[in-house]
Amino acid sequence: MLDKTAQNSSPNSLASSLAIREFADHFGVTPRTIRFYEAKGLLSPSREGAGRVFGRGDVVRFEKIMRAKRLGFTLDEIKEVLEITDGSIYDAVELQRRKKKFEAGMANLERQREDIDIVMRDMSEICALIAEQLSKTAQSNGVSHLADAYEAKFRQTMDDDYEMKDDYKVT
Amino acid sequence: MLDKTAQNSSPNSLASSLAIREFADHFGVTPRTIRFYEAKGLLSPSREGAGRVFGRGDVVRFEKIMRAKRLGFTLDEIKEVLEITDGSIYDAVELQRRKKKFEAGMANLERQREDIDIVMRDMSEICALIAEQLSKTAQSNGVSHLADAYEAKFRQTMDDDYEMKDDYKVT
DNA sequence: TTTGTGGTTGACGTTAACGTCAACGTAAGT
DNA sequence: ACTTACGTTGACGTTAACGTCAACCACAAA
Repeated sequence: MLDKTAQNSSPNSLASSLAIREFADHFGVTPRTIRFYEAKGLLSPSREGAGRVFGRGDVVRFEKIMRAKRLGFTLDEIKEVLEITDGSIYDAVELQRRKKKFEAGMANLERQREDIDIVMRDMSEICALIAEQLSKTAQSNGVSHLADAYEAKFRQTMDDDYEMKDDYKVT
Repeated sequence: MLDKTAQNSSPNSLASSLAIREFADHFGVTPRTIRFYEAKGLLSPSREGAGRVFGRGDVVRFEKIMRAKRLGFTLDEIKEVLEITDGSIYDAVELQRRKKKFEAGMANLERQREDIDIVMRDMSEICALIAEQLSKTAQSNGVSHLADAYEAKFRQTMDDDYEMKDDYKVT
């Protein structure tokens, strides 16, 4: 509805401003989600009468928001970050507080990366076992207990993981 | 309560079996959470009368569960995985279905890793800016708008990111 | 015997992040 | 003038993952 007939100045067929539906579709969410985020103070698109109009800045902003959300940050946490880069925080004490949270958050991301490595390995191994099982089943129709295969293959690994936890005290 | 006085066979002071409180504390969760997970079918500790008794297997299992949870998997998703390695799935069609989900999940983890890289960069940069701002404020008490600094430093980067999205179509 | 201490099972409350629905406005096409 | 498409603001419903609370049992120390 916005800039539909008008030629867009941008070389790529990218509208300079988007209606809520286009904006939402672009990110694979619903308009409801967008309104919700605005109500929360995470977005503040300009208005054209009652309607919302989303520009480049909103797109960039929402990309960051989605990225953080995929990593498990809550909307409130994301808001705290945005408030900083928006420059709405002037209190030094509050800035310190948020910096602490930043550092904690980054430490979490580091751990998360390790978690990903571990889970990826696990999953691909399990995936291989499934494939193996599937081919067997297809050939012989014999149910050769997948759990047993898993056990046999990973019992040692599991024990190793387990023993690495130094004496039950480490979280 | 379990094995409190008895000498443990394990060389490290690790109890071979744990009561629910010890088990929960070890993972930094509440007993309620543990019971909830059992009700969901994710854990099945042995019983001693009415009381739950958690062994090594339960610890290993719950470690995996927590790891997956930290990465954003839902309990139902985790359960689907555990059911496979438990060998409770015999249907080939169902196995195929779950293998698909596995592959999708792994692709997600890959993207998540990229997200982490990006967010980590963003956060450490913002963190540096906060530090800078804090030192300024401490010295001059002059409020030199953090948002401006952020804008100046990253406007170009943001635009680059934005243009990389090939023609608004890529999710 | 009372008083903890630590466990049990319901049952209901809570929070985040939306979904869904109703009632309404508005601008465009026929 | 009517319909269709798209937008708006409430208001209430929903789901996951627990928290909280009540009422109970079992065992050990004082």
